[in-house]
Amino acid sequence: MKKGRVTIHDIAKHLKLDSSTISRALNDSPRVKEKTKERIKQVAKELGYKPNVMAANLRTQTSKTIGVIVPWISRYFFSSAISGIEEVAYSKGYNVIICQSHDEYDREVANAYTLFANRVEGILTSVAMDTVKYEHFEQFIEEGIPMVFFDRHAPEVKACSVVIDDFNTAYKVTAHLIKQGNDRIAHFSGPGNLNIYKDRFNGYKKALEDYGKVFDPALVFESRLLIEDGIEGIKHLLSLPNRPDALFSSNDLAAIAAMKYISQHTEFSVPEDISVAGFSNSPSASIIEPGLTTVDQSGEEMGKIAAKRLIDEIKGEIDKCTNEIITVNSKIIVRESSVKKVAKLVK
Amino acid sequence: MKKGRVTIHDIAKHLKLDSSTISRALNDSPRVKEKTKERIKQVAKELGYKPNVMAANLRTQTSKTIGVIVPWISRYFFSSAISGIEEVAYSKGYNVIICQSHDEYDREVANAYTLFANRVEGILTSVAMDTVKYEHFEQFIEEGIPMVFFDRHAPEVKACSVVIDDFNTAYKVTAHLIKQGNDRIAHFSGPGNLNIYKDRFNGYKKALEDYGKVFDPALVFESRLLIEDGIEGIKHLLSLPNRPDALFSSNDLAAIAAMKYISQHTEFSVPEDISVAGFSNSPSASIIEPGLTTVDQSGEEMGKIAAKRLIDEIKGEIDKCTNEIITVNSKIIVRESSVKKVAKLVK
DNA sequence: TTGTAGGCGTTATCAC
DNA sequence: GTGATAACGCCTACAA
Repeated sequence: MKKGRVTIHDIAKHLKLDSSTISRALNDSPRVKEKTKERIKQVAKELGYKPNVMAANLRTQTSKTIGVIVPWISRYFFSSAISGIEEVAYSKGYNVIICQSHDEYDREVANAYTLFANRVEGILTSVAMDTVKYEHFEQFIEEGIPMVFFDRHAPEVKACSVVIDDFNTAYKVTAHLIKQGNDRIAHFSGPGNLNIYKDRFNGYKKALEDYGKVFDPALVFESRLLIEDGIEGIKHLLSLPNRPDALFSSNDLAAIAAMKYISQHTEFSVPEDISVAGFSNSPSASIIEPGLTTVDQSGEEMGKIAAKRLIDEIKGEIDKCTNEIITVNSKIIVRESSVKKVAKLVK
Repeated sequence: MKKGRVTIHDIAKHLKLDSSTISRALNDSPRVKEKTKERIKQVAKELGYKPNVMAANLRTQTSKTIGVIVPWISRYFFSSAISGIEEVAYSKGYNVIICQSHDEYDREVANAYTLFANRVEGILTSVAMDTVKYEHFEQFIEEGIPMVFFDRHAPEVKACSVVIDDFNTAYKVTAHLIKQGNDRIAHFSGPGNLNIYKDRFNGYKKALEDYGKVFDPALVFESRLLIEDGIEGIKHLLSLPNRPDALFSSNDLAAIAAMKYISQHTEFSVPEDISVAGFSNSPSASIIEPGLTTVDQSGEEMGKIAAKRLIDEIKGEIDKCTNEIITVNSKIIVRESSVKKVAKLVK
């Protein structure tokens, strides 16, 4: 079992120097002569030396690793967030360990344990749908390990969150649907324990009120927003005696499932009979016909901002905050699915 | 700086035992009395002890970590492969470090270096489009660190690969297009240095020959298969004096870009004027209208198989193989984009 | 500018 | 069954 077995001691023996000098040279310490540095680096290369970061980390009590817990890696929003996180982390010399909770509480707890055991220096999380208790996060706070939430946050935990303004964005989407002449706007909501869904719901409700529309609880369908939920939801809504003329879904997945169902199994058409808007701007939103009006919530940018913030906290350059909320800009993307008259789009 | 500071020594002091006993107990060694084990575990819990895996790994000369290098995390195929890898790895006690090469050679080399420095016990890779040299992989082979390629493999490297049968699959897709009555079938190919694209191209060509169709090099458009490449490619093909009546694209992204272009900027329609088939069964393939005929190449399953194989090699349960190729089943998904008569689909 | 010595938290190998 | 000791590879006071 020979695993990158060349150590600084081997280099030391080779040059009849001490391993501490080698260590210093390799770390570009000013305390070693340029000439020796060169010799050392030369020999290091010759022998094929590769540093053992585990050993270094153990010694320095760091791990240069940050942990990420997301519900699903393969959801576009999360994979692009991870992409952004990765980008920032590697550029600052941090590795990233990624776990997925599958939106299950138990898995999230297990993930947190794993990350803790690996002595990550910080945690980035978007919490699982099932999560209603937060002790597994508290352990990090207690140990002084920085945490930053992104998108799905947990206000109960004393940590910073990177989010978009869900309330206002939802308000604007709803207002847009109203301005298109819709009266009865339905809403697909997610689990109420997640703030983002609560906020979107509240924004939707407020817009209805402000524009003098009736808020009808029967038009709100709460689910986990999966494909099957979208189908079930739209079936239900269309079967109502007084069916809605528009739908605002809290994610694209359910919105698209509903649109597909409408076009394949009903006589209705989008947007003429029912306008649809989603949330998150997934790639499919621009592929489906008619194009889905949605909210661009750049996962990559949120990931980058969250990672940057986390690393600043790790380095102590920013105080670990208590419940600070960083709001990232979101943008409504209006496409054909919500524009009643087939006119030019407002970009 | 207090980071999970409770160590086995603290537990030892607490119980007036030696740390070695604690270590044994926590690892369920049979060499420690049941009763003491219980006491130790009890105290460990009380003190909030969390093992430091870094220290354990340094001592045991392992890392319980596997490295993954993929071109893009946010591509559906790769994110679902990662999901599968993660699943298997965590169930066997391994962590996963993920890097993305952005399809660039330099980044891939840097990723390999990082993973090496972190003493990963094995590597899973799908190589970058730009990669034509493989020394950065050889270092792992030389050090006896198992590698497994998936999808985009490098036959030059002595490692096992998990792939689908690209040649035959491409052959079948092309045959399907021919059977639908098409004569001039165009092909979007990827960079020739990647085997998967070479194989798909060869399968395409062979099918043309076997079915007595002329192979016209002018109908082959080689690119990196990005959205803009799909647009450029279809523009070019449709401008030919003798335009193709079908298109077989080596990925879905370019196929969908082409379809969108056709419907938005030309008089042609899919599949009547030009049939289209893609590759990989991305989520968008089932969203676009008409549905895109493509190849299901389960990323998740490939990831699982590759990870399982890698871990077996790490554990020494399987010999590190030399160029063995594991072929995973793929399945053609026929949708409307390739069926000339709007009849029932052949499933 | 370089060397010495000790330790990060574990586990493995001896003893007893 | 349990304890003492050394070592994994590296870093860092401190000394020279």
